[in-house]
Amino acid sequence: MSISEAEAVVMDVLWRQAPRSAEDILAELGPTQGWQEGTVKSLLNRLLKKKAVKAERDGRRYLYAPRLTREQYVSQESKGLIDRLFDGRIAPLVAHFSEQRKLSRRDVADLRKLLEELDDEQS
Amino acid sequence: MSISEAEAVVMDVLWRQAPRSAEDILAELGPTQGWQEGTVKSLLNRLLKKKAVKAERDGRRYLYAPRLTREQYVSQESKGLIDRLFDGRIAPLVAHFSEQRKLSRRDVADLRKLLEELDDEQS
DNA sequence: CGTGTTCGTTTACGCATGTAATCGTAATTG
DNA sequence: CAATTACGATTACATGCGTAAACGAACACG
Repeated sequence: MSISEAEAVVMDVLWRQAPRSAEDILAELGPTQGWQEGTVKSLLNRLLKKKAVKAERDGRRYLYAPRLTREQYVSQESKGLIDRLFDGRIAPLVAHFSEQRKLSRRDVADLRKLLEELDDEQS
Repeated sequence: MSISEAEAVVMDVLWRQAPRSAEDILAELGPTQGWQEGTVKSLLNRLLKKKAVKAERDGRRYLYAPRLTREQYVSQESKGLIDRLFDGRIAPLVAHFSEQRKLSRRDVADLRKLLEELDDEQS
């Protein structure tokens, strides 16, 4: 089962720091997302059902922690997009942004460095 | 309004060739997607409502054509992902794939060429 | 010890989506 | 012309999602 957008927001909080209580999570998401307590509770339960987080009892309440890693999530999502739109290859994605003039100077520099490093590993 | 996954499949058919009749579209998607006539009609209607396609009368039926270009769609989708997961920058995405050993030799070669071409434009 | 507070659990509800079936109407065909 | 066919339009219906409210049990407090 895949993780919805709202659920991913909760995961983000847990990826930054875990384990955390529901109250704690709400303290962070209430202001930024304008979510009520019930909303956060629901999302946590759905994430539990999807086994994306685990809950460990801590007295009268639970502490939640990710079970799905951010790496796994990011991989799924980006592979999904690249498969759907770019035939599973990365270069066309970058080319797309390049054509749209959406490659910043910094992006280009970073990509250069990345490729150099690949060279180094190679040898 | 955004385009759903099933709707995108219909768009793909229209991006390959347009304008086309519903029957024609069904002929292509029925086998590959296992969709019935009604399904395709519904998707076309939702796409019309979202103004992603236009319909031009052709006698007793319609011929459908994209209004949203593939470029626009691809841009939206990939910008969305990159903003959500990579802070809006492309290099980290590529780095991610690199770390996961998901850069094929071909990808690397293509990226090299791309960067060289950027050099050329520059000068 | 009863009652309010604090948690998690259950239920709710409207909208989007995937996947059609049905309806109405125009065209075709016997 | 009557019956059937071929289209699009309308309606349906289960599931997931965003967003909560209501419920119930365990504590804390007076």
